[in-house]
Amino acid sequence: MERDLRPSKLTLAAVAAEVGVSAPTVSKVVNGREDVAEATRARVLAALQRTGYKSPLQRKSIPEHRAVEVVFDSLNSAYGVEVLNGVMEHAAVSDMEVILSITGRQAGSPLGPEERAQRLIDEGRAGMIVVTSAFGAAQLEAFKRRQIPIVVVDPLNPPPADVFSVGASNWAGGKAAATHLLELGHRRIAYIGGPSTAECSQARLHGYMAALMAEGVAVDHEYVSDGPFKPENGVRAMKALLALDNPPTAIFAGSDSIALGVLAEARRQNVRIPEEMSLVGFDGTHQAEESVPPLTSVSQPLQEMGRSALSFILRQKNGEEIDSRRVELATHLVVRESTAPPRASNARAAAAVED
Amino acid sequence: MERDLRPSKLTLAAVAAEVGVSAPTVSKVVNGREDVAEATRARVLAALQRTGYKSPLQRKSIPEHRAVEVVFDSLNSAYGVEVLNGVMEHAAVSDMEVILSITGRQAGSPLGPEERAQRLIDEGRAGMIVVTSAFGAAQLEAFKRRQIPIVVVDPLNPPPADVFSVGASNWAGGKAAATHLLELGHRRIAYIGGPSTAECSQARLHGYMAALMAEGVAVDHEYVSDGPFKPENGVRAMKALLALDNPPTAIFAGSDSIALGVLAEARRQNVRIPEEMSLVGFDGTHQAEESVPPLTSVSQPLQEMGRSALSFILRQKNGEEIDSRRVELATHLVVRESTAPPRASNARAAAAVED
DNA sequence: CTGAAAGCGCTTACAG
DNA sequence: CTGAAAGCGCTTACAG
Repeated sequence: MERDLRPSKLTLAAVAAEVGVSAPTVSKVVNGREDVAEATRARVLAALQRTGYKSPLQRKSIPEHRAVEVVFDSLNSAYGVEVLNGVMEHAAVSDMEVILSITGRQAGSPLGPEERAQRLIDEGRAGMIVVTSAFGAAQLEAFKRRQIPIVVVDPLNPPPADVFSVGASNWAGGKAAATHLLELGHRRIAYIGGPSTAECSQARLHGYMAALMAEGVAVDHEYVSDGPFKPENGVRAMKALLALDNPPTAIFAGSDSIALGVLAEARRQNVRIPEEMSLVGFDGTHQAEESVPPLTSVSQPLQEMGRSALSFILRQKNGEEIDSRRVELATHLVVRESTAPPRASNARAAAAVED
Repeated sequence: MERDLRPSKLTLAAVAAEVGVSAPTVSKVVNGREDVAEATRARVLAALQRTGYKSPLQRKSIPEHRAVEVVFDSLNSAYGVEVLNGVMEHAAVSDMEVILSITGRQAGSPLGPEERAQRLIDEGRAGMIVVTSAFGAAQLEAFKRRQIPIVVVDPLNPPPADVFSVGASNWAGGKAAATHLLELGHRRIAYIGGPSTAECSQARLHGYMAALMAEGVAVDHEYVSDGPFKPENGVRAMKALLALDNPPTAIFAGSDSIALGVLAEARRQNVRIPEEMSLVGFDGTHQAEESVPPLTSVSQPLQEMGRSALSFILRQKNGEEIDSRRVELATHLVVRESTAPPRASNARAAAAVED
């Protein structure tokens, strides 16, 4: 009796035969087990993809990848809400549902990487958008092994090279902010950064430094500090800057919420903005627009970043060839009312320029 | 060898043993085959029910009713984000998932009431939390007919009597705000309300009026206006109030975002807050805390409202007897830096009068 | 209508 | 890291 070489039934064993491995090996790959050589895993994954094999569960399960999960550290930052808005907008267009998840808020037993990844599969998610630094390499690895499309938005720590990510041109933004202040005539410009370990904060700092250096302005280390992306950090840094013998005439804050802290401390010390101190923020959230005075800020296309993240997921899911694993969207400076030329009569500023 | 009568693994075979039939017979019942005697089927069904047997597929597929849908008009208000935070918190505790939905953003064909309700059932949602006024009686009716638990949060329009709702003590909050201003010595107190049709805004207005009347202060109609819960409304009203022959010395704004508009216009016209004008907001969002100056505001327990809404859903789902269809949580006044006694010689008001 | 027997497809445990 | 063998839980085919 002739053996049918192209099995009509697409079983796990059939895939195994096709690849030339045993059924258990394919089973391991399908279930994301770790004890499979990378080369073997790759060949099996290719065959699974090519044949379109679905486990009995996948064949029967109802939810057909119509939902993405979005994970945030918290929803207390305007930043996160804007990104979420972008995701929601694209979800509406592409008829997807959005499941919201906040890290550190899991019930009783916090899920480990493997469980979390497995749950995502079991519940038929199309993928996951990560807007948190709480996901380490182990977590990302578990997703990758199970072929769950995943996109990291503006990662605080650089993600593994093969993980998709969406960000903004932080370096160019930092440069634009400092250039704006230089063009207004400022020379003593401080930078209040976010966490020194955060890629985005580093890039902003270096953009700022590049602008100063291009103008031949030395970077004064007393003018540069870092800390969390929070108002308290702005308050702290502003206090320190105002206590200097030769305080700056302008401040570039690494985020709008840091800038808000600067604003509050300026008011407490009766330093008028922009008359006595210019201030530029970063992010371009609504907060910047609505503050008093409205904040000049480097706007990140946060909604666009959210949209791109979901679009990335959808393209991965559809098996599209994706040339670049990183999308970097443009930032642009929005000039509002918190920046002005340094006062001519600002004796200390004048002295500094004349040096 | 003794047979274990209480099998540790709840397999189909175990159920078969319990009933005293073979595994194939139970299999047939589970799969709805016809070739089973009615009496046998009944006994098997009873055992399935009693033991709670689930097929491997059922065990793995999405646990039914593990997700609630939350619907917002938009995510652009701090108000909505706070409520969402509360929902998320309770969801984590009760191991539910949250599906986020923004009205007016549905794909191509906007769903009608019936389709929307049916879809919710088809996708196995536990219920829906509505934080939008976009759901009319028809929509609520469609949900009710299908017995989908639904809760309306702080409805702008009073919902049908039999719909569950969660709100805050708006009247008491309005009274507290006005009383605070009266106690500081103000007598000319304006109210800038939200939409006149909104229940919550009306309640705040009447609380304000009650406080004034209790002190024997007449309500000046020139001092009362309404509009949307947006900064623009605050700007508009503030302009009008400052143009009066006898402007107020204090303003009670119907929401923090209205108050933010007042603040911006005050700054533009060089009216210092609180020195020349006291200002009280409503909502107690982060915006109020972070504004310059920090805003005295009537705080609503927005997170608590979110938590309560989900709790309501869960109780309905569990078939609990619920005595009250309305939960009203307490508001409380948080005094910050935007209120102060009126100046003994209110120079500016005097000047305005003298013009 | 019932169930012993065979079978199916996947997974597990473990020897190499 | 791999896969032969055993096992698991369910289903199918069919004799009675």
